[in-house]
Amino acid sequence: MSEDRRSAVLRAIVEGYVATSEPVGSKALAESSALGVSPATIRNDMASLEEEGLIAQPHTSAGRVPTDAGYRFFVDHLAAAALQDPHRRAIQTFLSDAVDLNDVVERSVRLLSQLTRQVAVVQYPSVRESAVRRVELVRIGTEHALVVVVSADARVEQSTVALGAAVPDEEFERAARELNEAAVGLTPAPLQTSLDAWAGRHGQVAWAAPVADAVVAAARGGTVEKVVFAGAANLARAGADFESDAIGSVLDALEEQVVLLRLLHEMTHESPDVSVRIGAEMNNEALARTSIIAAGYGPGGDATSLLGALGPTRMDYPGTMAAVRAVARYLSRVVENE
Amino acid sequence: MSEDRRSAVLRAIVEGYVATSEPVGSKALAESSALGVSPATIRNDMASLEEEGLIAQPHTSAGRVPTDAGYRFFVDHLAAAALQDPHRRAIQTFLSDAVDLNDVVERSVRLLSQLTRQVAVVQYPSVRESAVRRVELVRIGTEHALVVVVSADARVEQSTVALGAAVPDEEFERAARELNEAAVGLTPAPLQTSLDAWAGRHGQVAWAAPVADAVVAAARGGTVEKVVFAGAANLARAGADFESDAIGSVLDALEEQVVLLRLLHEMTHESPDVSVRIGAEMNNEALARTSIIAAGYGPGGDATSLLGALGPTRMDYPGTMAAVRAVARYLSRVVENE
DNA sequence: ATTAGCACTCACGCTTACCGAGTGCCAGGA
DNA sequence: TCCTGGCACTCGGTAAGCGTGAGTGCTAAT
Repeated sequence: MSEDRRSAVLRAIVEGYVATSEPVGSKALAESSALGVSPATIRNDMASLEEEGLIAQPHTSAGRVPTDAGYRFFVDHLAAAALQDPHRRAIQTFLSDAVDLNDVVERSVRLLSQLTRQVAVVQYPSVRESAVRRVELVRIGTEHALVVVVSADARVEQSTVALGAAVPDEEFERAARELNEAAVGLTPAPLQTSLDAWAGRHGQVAWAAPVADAVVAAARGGTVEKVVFAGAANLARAGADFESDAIGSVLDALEEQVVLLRLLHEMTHESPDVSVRIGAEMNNEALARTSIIAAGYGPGGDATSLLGALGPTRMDYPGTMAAVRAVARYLSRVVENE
Repeated sequence: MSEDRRSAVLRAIVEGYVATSEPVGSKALAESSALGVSPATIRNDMASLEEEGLIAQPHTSAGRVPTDAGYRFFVDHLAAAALQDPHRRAIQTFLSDAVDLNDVVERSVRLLSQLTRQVAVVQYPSVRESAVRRVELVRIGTEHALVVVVSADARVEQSTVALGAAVPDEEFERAARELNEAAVGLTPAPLQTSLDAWAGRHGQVAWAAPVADAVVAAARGGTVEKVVFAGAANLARAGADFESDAIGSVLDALEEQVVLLRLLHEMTHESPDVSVRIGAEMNNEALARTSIIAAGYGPGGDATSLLGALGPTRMDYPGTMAAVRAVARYLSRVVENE
């Protein structure tokens, strides 16, 4: 019983099941796939594959279905697919004429969800460091201020800080002016010291420190991690793979950004390339019947942000992996040039 | 055959069907509701209600179910519900400690989706007019510029304009300085004329006009209308009301912001209070089995923006209407104070 | 190690039958 | 004129019975 034929059988089972969504039996497999052996032989192989926990049968007189472990083996050892050419072109045209950062992210999710026919997830790029171009302080009510930082690389970050007390107008204006003098043109590292000094000079006013912190944080990059998704409809269309109740749970998990972000983080730390979580590996009740394929992206080859595709465990792994990888690469390049 | 008893029967049918999701029959209705008449009488009333097209029976030997027209009558003449007290408190606590505009909107959708157990939709407030506080021009690449406008009421708007050609640095800087001089402190009306004049003085450079337009547009209010939604999971949970395929179409329609926005607009022009679209009234294939309840909100009582809840036609209209109305009112107040 | 043969299992689809909720209609009563 | 009790009728839903066929595991032969 040769090792590679067993692999071939597993591969055929995975591919067959993914394609038809029906358990695949020994006979059909012997005919369709070019293994050149009889059904009986395949049955023997199946028996050992089942013993190893890679496949299972839903009920006695049905064909075999891959288990989570089976998909895992498939992904680790058997999956390989080139990106389809029309897809490559689609990525080019879709992303090339995006202008603004929001636009890029927005287009990316949509694109990825269309390419994979899954739910696509894209985290906003946690931007690289760059110099401050202008800081704007705007009052909100009496005790809050809006801090707007425009950076040299055309980002606009805003955040709100509590002043702690009412601040006289002229004091506020003067602080804003001096803050600009102290901040403009600096990258985060010197900015930190410069603003610490500034806050020190304004030691008498309690709100100087929080404002300084806000400016530095804004210059450093995004304040909150945020992730957008698209293509939720694809989940519903996967119909047979979920009972309709389960779809609800999955959607809940998606709206609960926290879960997703934690998961994505864990994943990109595991592998520099695309990485895959299958079914139970999600460690999440609601997502136990789904898989996610994720990749990091970012300027200069360091994967600072994340994107991915999520769908039923019965998904086209090679194709999805190729699409995710391609979009991640292309997005890296776009982010770099911005 | 008294007119008001027939209404009572319709009301009972609607309420019963909404509660149980099963067609309601004459017998059950005679027992549960306090009409004090026999099943036979109710059957007569049902017959005329059916003739008027307000109710229908799914098949011969089943109870009755409201039609779209039936729900419409119910909503127009029979619905009345006070906001539940715990709900009122929830609104207070949920929205009161929001700080930032994004935060407010985000909290609102979540809140509304929880209160109504439907998909909640909230449009970003199209802000009122206010004076320009500062205009920032930032280059992107060689032929684009980012226009950032900070307004006196603490909004930050950004948009990108094409310059049409490479612009020398010093020309760019000078334009930015003069642009600020021409714009700062002005509300949109005078801003328009001031910037037209400015663009005129810079008539020789082709990009002055588009930049001026961008600034005015930014000062006028949001550039793009944007709507966020939450609680998509509630759709899936409504299970029996949709075949799982239809859920997909609805989700698609939701991600397609355009459809939703047009719909919401039409609605708030119809009525100053909450307004309701039921089933076929949506004029949209994908949403034919859903209803939406929407209300406008905005500062000073003028409903400049929209929010609503969308769910299956078989929904709790009075409760949802109350929740939508309450959130809209409260949100108006919050927006006003910002 | 592979294969052919064979007995066995069991989900699925089809038909049949039954039940009961719900109806429409009619005739009698307030 | 309006309401009610009675009655025959319809028909969806469920359960039971049955045949079919795909798929299996095992054994013996190659």
